Amino acid sequence: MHGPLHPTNGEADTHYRILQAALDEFSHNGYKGSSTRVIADRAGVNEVTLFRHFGSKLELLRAAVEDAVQRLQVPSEIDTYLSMSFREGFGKFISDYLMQLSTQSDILMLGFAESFTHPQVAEVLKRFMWKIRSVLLEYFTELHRLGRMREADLPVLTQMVMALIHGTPAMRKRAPTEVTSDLTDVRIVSTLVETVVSAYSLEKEGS
Amino acid sequence: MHGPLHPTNGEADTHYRILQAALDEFSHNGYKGSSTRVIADRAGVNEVTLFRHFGSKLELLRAAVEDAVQRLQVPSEIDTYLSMSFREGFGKFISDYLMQLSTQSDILMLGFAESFTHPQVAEVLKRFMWKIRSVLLEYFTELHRLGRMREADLPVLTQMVMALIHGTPAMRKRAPTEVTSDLTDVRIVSTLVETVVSAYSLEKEGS
DNA sequence: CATGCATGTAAGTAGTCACTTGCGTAAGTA
DNA sequence: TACTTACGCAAGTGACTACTTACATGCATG
Repeated sequence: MHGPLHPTNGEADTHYRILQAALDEFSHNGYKGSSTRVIADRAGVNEVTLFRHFGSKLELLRAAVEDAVQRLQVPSEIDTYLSMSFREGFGKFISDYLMQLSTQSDILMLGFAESFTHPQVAEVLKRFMWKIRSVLLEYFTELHRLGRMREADLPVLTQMVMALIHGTPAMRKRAPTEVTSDLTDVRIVSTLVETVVSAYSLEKEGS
Repeated sequence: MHGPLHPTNGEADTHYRILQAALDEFSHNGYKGSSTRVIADRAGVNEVTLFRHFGSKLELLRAAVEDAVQRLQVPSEIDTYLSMSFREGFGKFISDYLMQLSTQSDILMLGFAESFTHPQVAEVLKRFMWKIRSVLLEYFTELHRLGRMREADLPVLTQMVMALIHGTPAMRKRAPTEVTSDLTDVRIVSTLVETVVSAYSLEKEGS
């Protein structure tokens, strides 16, 4: 109908530039707060071109979120983490995940905010979170099976860890300086790791 | 200028009804997504009356958020929590806090979402979170001073706990059934309590 | 050269938005 | 009765919105 295929032109990046501009605008001003006019301007493109590529504003949002999520690389090989100590492996998992989140935190927060009114966007994000959840749960399960971790309600623990990870960048955005003060994410992450390790590890300490 | 004082009429609840409707609309559809027309309708009031009371849509938002936050009661007497065991006291604190949050979670999530573009709204929320943070930090500090809690980076630990509490309802909203499955907030909270207690308590177990 | 394709330009449509103005009315107060 | 206050109603204003239509341009491939 309004094909995103431009095989003729070497300048196929028009599509991508619009996506990028949409991501920017949407994540800063929300869906209703962004106008196709401004998005097109920021992409250095005529507004008509935007509609030729995406058909509607809503479809543009969906495409932008999908594109962002697709660029996220979820840690999937738990062997890497299992080969380290509980502290090191878990810490690496968390920071790997958090780093992914922070690179795309704008669009994720947008998606979350809009997911209530736009289920199609919510669907994209749900898939992403489910993927991470299953990997983390598998990691915990394996640790426990190997006798390196105490008995615990692993699904709930997994959920808790994810809530914390998602709550961290959200809170930072919300209360930038005063509440967060100089507490960087790094310190929060290391505290989380220490807490979980101290509570559940069955490994003996000391390298 | 456009006074909210109606001393003459016993029906001073017009003001309140508009606030309530605004809260409803804003928290469901966001600021830009809500129209003064609909808000007035839901309040059973003419749109003109809305402007006579609040002057502008933005001022209405500010008033609604402020009103909601004002109704939140922050746990302030840490003695109650200190008189219990670590597990019981901390658990009570968390569930007290979470309960407050959940009663007003709609407006809080709205405020968070809009705080980026509306600093006046952000200010209101920042004050609320700062209050809770200081109480929790004081609770931890006192526990530690009493030798009932291990050495730890208490400000960061406080921050972590708050991030988790705020992340929990947010995640529930975002990924309703699938990711959350049947894991209620209650179970997550109790897992948080168990984890923190297990990691930091110096009290002996058993009643 | 001719065809097709991606884009630009100009103009317009139908709707919504926050917000205003002017006037009428009911009720309470002096 | 005279005045004030709170509200409803009708109408309108100017700006902005997503989205469309019609036409022109330049570039690449056949």
